[in-house]
Amino acid sequence: MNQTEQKKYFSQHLLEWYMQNKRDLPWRRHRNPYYIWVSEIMLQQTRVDTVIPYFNRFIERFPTVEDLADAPEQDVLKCWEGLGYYSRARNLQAAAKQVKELHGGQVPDDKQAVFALKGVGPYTAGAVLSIAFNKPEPAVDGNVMRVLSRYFLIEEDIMKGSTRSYMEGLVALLIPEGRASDFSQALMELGALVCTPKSPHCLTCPVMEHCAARIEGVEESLPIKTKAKPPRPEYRVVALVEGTGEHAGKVLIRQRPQSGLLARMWELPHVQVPQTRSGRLPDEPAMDILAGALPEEGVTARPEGYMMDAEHTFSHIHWNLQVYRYREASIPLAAESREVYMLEHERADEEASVPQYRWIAEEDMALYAFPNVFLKIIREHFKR
DNA sequence: AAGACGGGGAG
DNA sequence: CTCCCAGTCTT
Repeated sequence: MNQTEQKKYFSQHLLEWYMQNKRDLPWRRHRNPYYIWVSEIMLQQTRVDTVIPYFNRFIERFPTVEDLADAPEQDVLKCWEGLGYYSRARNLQAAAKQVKELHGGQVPDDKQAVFALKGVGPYTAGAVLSIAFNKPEPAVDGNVMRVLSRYFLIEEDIMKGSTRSYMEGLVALLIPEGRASDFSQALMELGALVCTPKSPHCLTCPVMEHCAARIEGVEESLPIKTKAKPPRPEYRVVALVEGTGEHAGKVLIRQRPQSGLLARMWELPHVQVPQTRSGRLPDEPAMDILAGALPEEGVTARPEGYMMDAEHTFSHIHWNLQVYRYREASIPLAAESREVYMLEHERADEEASVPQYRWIAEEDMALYAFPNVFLKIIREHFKR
């Protein structure tokens, strides 16, 4: 069998397999470009099973591009809470505004326009164009690179941009005439269900007969991929401040900065502390450092004692959190004067802006988007 | 080209 | 526990 025959065999058998085995997924029930687009953004670095409930809630809350464009950003972040990579949500809404303003609310179907949308790179552009509009554009994600690297025994590092470009050229040759939508999905479906990263299910694979890696017995060692650096540890001391007086029963939260890690999400006040030789900072100095930092949040508070430890791993940082209970000791006048100041000076775009903070009751948690690690701590508090 | 950017699942 | 997953934006 020559190269051309190997390719034809692959496309035909893969497509037949897909038509028999495709999963019933919420975004596959209609060919709505907005649904396809939202699902593809959510599916970046995220498994299908995780995405499904988020997708359903998101579409229920923002049924159209225009609903998304017009929503408060905090509502969008709240819908994304727990999904991670929150710039995806912020970029998706920014892109919805682009689609509303520039394209009358219709997701564009030409390459330049789709690629120009915020948060849409080569993969997502290809996915939207092929899946939603049946255009013969390659959509090369990790699944596709794994499948192709095995079937064609490609030993280039898939972390290199040049490898992805090569794969795009290959996929373009494989797309059957008029079947771009099904073929794009078939390729990724095979990677997700059969040609899995570890112990691939070769015996049920529709193209195993001519899979070069299986024939050579090297399917488990492909694709070739450079390993990521381990996350660097950071130690942080966190305050769970319980309010008194008019804030009785409430907890102090603050909003993160406009950009960077977890941008514009809400969290408990905390400070980074130097790593000691033993790792953990002892409780007394930890509580004191934090008590000294809290006045900058506009409150004075008395330390009450240790509450819990928590850990959270990002792709590049590992947070070790020591959480302490505090009790509000005075009315935060600084807070009110700061709000007046903010109102008087329309300084929304000032970079060194003072963090927003707020007292919230348990039921107010529905109004603010928190990273999972703080959600866990705050729920633990209100459970008490 | 390299680093920033979350969170969950499998073994 | 450890290992694995891997798109886009920024620098």
